[in-house]
Amino acid sequence: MFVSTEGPILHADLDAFYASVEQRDDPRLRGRPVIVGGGVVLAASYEAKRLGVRTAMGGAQALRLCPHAVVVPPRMAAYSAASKAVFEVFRDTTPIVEGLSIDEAFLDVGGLRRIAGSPSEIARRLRAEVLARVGLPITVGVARTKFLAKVASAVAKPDGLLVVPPDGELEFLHPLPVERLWGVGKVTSEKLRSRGIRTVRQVAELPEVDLVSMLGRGAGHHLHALSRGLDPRPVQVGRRRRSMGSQRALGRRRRSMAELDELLVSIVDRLARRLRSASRLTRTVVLRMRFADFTRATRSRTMVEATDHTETLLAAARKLLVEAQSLVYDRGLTLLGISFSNLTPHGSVQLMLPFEIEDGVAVDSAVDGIRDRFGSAAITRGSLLGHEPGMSVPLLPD
DNA sequence: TCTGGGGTCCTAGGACCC
DNA sequence: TCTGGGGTCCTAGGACCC
Repeated sequence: MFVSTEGPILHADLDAFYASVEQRDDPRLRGRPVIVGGGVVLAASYEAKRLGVRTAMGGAQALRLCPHAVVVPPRMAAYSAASKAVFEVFRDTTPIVEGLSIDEAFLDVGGLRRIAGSPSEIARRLRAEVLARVGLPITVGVARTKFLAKVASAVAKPDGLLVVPPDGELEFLHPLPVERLWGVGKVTSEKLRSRGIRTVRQVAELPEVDLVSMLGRGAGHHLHALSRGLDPRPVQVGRRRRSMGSQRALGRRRRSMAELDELLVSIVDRLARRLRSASRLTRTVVLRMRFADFTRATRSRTMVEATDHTETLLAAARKLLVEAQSLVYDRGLTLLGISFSNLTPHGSVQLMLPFEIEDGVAVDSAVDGIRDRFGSAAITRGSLLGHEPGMSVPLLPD
């Protein structure tokens, strides 16, 4: 895995991505409020956002706020093609690109100054290129760290460019509301606000121990650092996905076990195809449920051997669903999903083990031997249990 | 107001091992 | 017979992001 030099970093974020693609492809939609989605708003154009429409809002509410909106069904294939084209522009700018989602990425432009000019010149050119080559507006934030670049682009939206100079970081950051901190959502923001903490400056003035006792070790430490402009995370190229899932909302109508099973079959089948076309194997199957009262539950099982075999995965998924049957009926299932985690590359080694893998000692020495040869993350005890000499064993990504 | 679908990361307890 | 400290893995839940 390649990591960055040492910045500066660009955060490039397409504006109202799905809605902008719709407006690009249909001139009649330009200048008008556009909502992509149906039951729920997947994206809203800035004309609609101005009237209060937000992503993830219920469709009915959105139309009350914005009765003249044009509602269009999503065209995922078009968005994915547009995303590919934009990422090509990113990679023509610098090889160090870390995609965050379909519509945003970090770019490390450190070391490009001599050949490509200052970071703000690079950012200006990037915006112009995306508009010229793909026809979409994009906002770019420029800063010394990932976090500051991301905040900068959020502040500059839509269709903007904002550079945070290294000597103006805290001046820029501290007056902002705590919700601007990456990782502060509804719950954390309420915890902070209930203690009178409303700005990033107030977070920065708090001792780290106070934040940790309020929010937990990870979140407390993270926020403490971010509020002081500290963020050592490098831009990483070639990160692999760690899980892959699919889910479907069911509405409130009760479903029979037979109906649920039919749904499960189609979800697992589709997911297993995705797994194979990505050349990955999975070792953990997770059943995801949501209930009438909007609570959630998951049930999971980790297998000894990684697989991409539909029948094996379906059998595991079915077992989980049967085990969760009483939950399904008592609480009223409103969403069913499956996800695969513990993904491994499609590849395995032929192991020549000199002993039966039965007792713990033999397993551990085998694990040690494999790790010595293939790296520390190459294998786990679980993936070796039950294997015999000469069998193929899947390796984990390094 | 009544909530989709795709992800990431963190925490915490228990089992198991040295 | 009872005991400690450290580590990994699995399971479940939760916060957050786009």
